Amino acid sequence: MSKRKAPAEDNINHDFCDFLIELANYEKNVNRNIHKHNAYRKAANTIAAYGKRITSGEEARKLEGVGKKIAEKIDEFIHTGKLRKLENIKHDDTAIAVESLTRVTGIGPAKAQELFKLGIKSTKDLHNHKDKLNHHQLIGLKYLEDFEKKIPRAEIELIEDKIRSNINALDPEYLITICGSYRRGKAESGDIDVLITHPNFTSSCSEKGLASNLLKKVVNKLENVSLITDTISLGDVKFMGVCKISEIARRLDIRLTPHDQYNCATLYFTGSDMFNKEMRAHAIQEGFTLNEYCLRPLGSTGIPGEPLPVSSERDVFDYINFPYKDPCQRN
DNA sequence: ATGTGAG
DNA sequence: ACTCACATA
Repeated sequence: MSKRKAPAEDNINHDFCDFLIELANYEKNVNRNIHKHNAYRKAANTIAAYGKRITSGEEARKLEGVGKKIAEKIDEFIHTGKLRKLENIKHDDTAIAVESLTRVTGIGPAKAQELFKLGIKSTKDLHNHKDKLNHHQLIGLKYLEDFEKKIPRAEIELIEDKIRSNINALDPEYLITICGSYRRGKAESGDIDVLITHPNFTSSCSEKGLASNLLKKVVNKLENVSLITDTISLGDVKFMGVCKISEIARRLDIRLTPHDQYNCATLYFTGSDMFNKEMRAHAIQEGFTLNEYCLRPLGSTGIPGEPLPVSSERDVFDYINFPYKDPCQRN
């Protein structure tokens, strides 16, 4: 924790980076130009890492990834406090349509473009063109408003009880953890992210390509008790779908992870994202590599060794000499 | 196989 | 950044 580069919060050129990121997203989502997208992001990153306040386009121009065009934009922003290009985008037909259509889960920038070309410009229009949507997108449209509502903690507690009792009735050897912001103690969450494992399912099983029906059995059970109302997708290890206990439908994800990788998985899926980044960076400092599956030592060559045995989240903190934080402290 | 999308 | 599930080719 000694030396570290400036995190976003104390980035002195914050405002420049913000508009560059906005332009980057516009290029990716509306113009579908990944190269321009990457160019804007690269510029934003080098500017964020630059220690001093930028006072002219000319000064910015010296930085890697900043060319003539971006330098001009920096000058315009310095002089007028805004960008005409960005203002225009706010009134741009395509941009508005893409923003509306991508509210539907399963519709990304590519599908939004396709729909726009057919004259479908908003989620409202979609109701007349359901034949253009796949199963995932139809569910997204059906529950559009519901999925944008936050889930109160008390409701997730009820859902957790129902999941636990039903899975337990199926087989008491399952382990169950609801991760995400709920586990971090938040008062409300965007969705419900459930991790399960079972002693019969280990990493050697999945390495050998041995499928397991452990997840499908769980999903089946939760459908039978009418907790799960829809399935978006269901594979051997990942379920994405919908559950309902109140009047409001909720996004529910369930993933089955190998028993020996369970603690690394709960650590990873509990987040927050910033906490994960910090922890993985610390792991590297200490000569380890950490991901959602395992913790491995890095040899002098930098090649990861065999996964270390992990029997709790705390083990991971201890190995990499990182002060333990309980889930509520990981925000 | 490749692209899309989600997380 | 990386992986899973899916829908196409």
